[in-house]
Amino acid sequence: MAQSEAGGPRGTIDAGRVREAALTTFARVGFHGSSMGQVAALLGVRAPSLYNHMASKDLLLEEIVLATAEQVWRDFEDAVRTERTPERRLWAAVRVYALRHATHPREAVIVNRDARSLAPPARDRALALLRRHERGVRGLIEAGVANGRFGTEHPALVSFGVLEMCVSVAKWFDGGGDRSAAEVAEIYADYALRMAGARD
Amino acid sequence: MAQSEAGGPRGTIDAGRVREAALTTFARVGFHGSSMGQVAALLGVRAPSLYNHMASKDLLLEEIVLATAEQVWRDFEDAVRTERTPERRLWAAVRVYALRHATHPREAVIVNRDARSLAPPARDRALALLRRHERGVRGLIEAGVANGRFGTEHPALVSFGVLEMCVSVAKWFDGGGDRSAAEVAEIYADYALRMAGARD
DNA sequence: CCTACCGATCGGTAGG
DNA sequence: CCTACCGATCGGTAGG
Repeated sequence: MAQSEAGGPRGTIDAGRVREAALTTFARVGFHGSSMGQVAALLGVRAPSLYNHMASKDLLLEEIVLATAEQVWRDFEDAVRTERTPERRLWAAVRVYALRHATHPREAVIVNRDARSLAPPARDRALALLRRHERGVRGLIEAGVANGRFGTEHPALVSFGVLEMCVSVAKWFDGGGDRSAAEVAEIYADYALRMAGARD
Repeated sequence: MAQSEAGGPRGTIDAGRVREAALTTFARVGFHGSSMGQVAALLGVRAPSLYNHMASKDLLLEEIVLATAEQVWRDFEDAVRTERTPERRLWAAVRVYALRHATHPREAVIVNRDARSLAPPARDRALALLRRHERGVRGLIEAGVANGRFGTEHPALVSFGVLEMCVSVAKWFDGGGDRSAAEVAEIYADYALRMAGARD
């Protein structure tokens, strides 16, 4: 057929590959700017064929955003559980958050831009998870202030600024560059401590 | 023309009010997620009426994004011109950038989310201005490293992180809160110096 | 300012 | 997997 040339690899299509193509398309032009035809084109098929592997465009976004938001929260819990002081916990929490933006940039861009486009139940759950994450980070900063290790007078400004700083990684980090994702993540974790006014 | 007199229940509609309504709508649900009907509804009219005051939805976005990007660059130039050292210039440049995000949050959100949706000529110009701004900020950091005032080994990571940190202000700053836009902007300018490794 | 309407495009279904 | 097609919605125009 004449249309099998446009897309990517011709292998078997399944839910995972549809999700993969949606990640790329949604990240590039946004959820509302993407058509299912564009997603299908990445796989070398026509739009209706996608519906053998997924329920709806809305549900595709929902799965991407919720899975990502849940992973962000789990990463945070792991970082806090692994470390013992507010200072080390903040460093670990920011490191893992920045790292995720380097290793999963499409998911990060989509959550940031399109989470509010979800239908209310999923939207509420996603925003609650992200809010919980922000409050968790802020709580670590407040704990560090309480025990005298952090000097900041503005824990909320620090946490908002730190988290958004990590978002930048998803926009410019290139795995092929000369710095690894792990190195970038540690550098940004260091910045978080400086912003919190960590005393040496 | 002939219709601008009648004492209707609503004020007169002009290009400025259309732009104002578009700013609110685009910022809330994104350019591709907004319909001209939603913009019109904010003004209490029907969608076709808007076209007496504007050319197209695309041009509306173009004007918003280009005007904002140009102002960002002018603010930067003014900050650099006013100050004499890399350290003071960086502080002033970040302060004014953060301030703009506090005072013009809708424009900032739209530029961040939808600049890439512009048609190529306008898109190229907008992205060039923003890239120029980022390179300007990075240049100040490099200048401070060169004269020994900044200790960072990663000027690009600092500039990307600092600029994105300022973007956070557009998302949470509330003029009615207890901190003024100017105070928030100065706090974030301080963080920029810390991230750059300013020596005291 | 409005209603009526245009062509285009969208998400999704039917049926093979 | 495809083509054919559905109803809905969109940006924008015509005409008053």
